[in-house]
Amino acid sequence: MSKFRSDFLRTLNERGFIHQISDEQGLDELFAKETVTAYIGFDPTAPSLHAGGLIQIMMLHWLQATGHRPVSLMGGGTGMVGDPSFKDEARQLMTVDTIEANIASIKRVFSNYLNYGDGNHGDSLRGALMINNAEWLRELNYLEFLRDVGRHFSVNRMLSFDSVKMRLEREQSLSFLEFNYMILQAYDFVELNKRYGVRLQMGGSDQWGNIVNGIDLGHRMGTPQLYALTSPLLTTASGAKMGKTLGGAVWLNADMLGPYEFWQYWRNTEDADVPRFLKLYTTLPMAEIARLSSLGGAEINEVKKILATEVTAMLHGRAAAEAAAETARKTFEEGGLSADLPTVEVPAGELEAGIGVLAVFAEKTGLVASNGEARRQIKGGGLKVNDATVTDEKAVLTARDLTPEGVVKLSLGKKKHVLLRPV
RNA sequence: GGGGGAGUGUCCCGAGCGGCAAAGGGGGCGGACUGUAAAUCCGCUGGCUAUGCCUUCGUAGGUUCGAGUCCUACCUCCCCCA
Repeated sequence: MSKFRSDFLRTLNERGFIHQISDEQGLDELFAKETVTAYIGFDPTAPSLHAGGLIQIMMLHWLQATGHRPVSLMGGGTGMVGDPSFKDEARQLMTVDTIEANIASIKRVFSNYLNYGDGNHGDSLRGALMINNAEWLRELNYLEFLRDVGRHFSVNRMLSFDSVKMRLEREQSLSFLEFNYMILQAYDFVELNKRYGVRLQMGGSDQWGNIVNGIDLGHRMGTPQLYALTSPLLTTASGAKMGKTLGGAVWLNADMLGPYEFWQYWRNTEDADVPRFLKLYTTLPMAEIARLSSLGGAEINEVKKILATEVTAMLHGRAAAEAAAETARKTFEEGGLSADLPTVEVPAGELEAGIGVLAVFAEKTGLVASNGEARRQIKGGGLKVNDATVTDEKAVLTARDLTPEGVVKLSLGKKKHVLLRPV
């Protein structure tokens, strides 16, 4: 029933990664015939990618798993400009230092999903590549670039793209700097083809315009036929943007979001999203996913745990994933406490002297943003100490509140728990 | 260069006759119901050493007992004319 011959496209298709392809047949044939090098660009706007970017990483993963060569392109050059696509205002400009630091930090995640072969620049056809477009973009000569590349672009046409229309229609300014972003991205595609034989660029559906621009530029500059493949825009079943929850973004870097919290994010998936997420974010065989997806009712909770553990295992390793699952089991199913919950340390003397509840929740653990917020949560019955609801905002915690394990368990709502440990 | 319009609670949108901690949404957080789900209902959604004090409506001044609201200059953006 699959319309694709190549392993790669068939896999992507059945797992729901495909939103749009520029030339389905041509690309399918290419994949069936030879080892293809394809890339996805990542902008270094933060020190870590978040869950929203995971789908792109998974596409690269499958690319390699089906025998092709993935390239992750870091936007060290384009990051200096900022992609205006579908944004309603300009981003803050980042300094070169910030960009470089972000790239260094983002890079750490990729090796969990891709095999880079021998060196950091594994040039074997099997090894994934990590490339920074600053390599060629930063040394461009403006006039030469305008004459060689700029002449191929029609402003009339660029203005017609949906990605910039929103800006224009909302009467927000679109600076010339940002307007150039799509030209640089198009140029990247062509440059990657020349340097590494890249034939395909993938990305989120919001990147379609930018990618197609690269294909056009390739035509004009004499590259072989290039291709575009985009993934659907990620929202949860109830329409929320992917990758944000429980107070903040779902970062992939462990130093920004621990495995336990990452696991929790997936555990809390909405019922309606479970089958889709299993296909997109795990590497479980399709038959197994079909079986899991047929479960309903209470059983779906077990499936969610499998989902959470699988996704976490890919990112943080199997051991960390299972530890997270175990921590969750103890915390939620036994109502007990696990030493692996996120922990905050306080000097033992301070606890001896007594710490006000407000200070504990707001300043020590940061579970709530301010004393005022803590007060409100107490009124609403949202704060707990050792599973007992806090009713008095003047209450003081002392060494007597320590559990037999030598900690104090602090909770906000039913899901967020932090341990306070004297040292 | 000339003329007209806009900037509001630092998540977003958005009302706001000179008495305003500032309507209403969305989002977020908490509670109830559940299955750590969704839907629904309820509460909260500037800070603090708290019956009071402080900081907020593009920026800086001014008028006034009192300014988001009036005046001046500046900044940013949009539209029309050149």
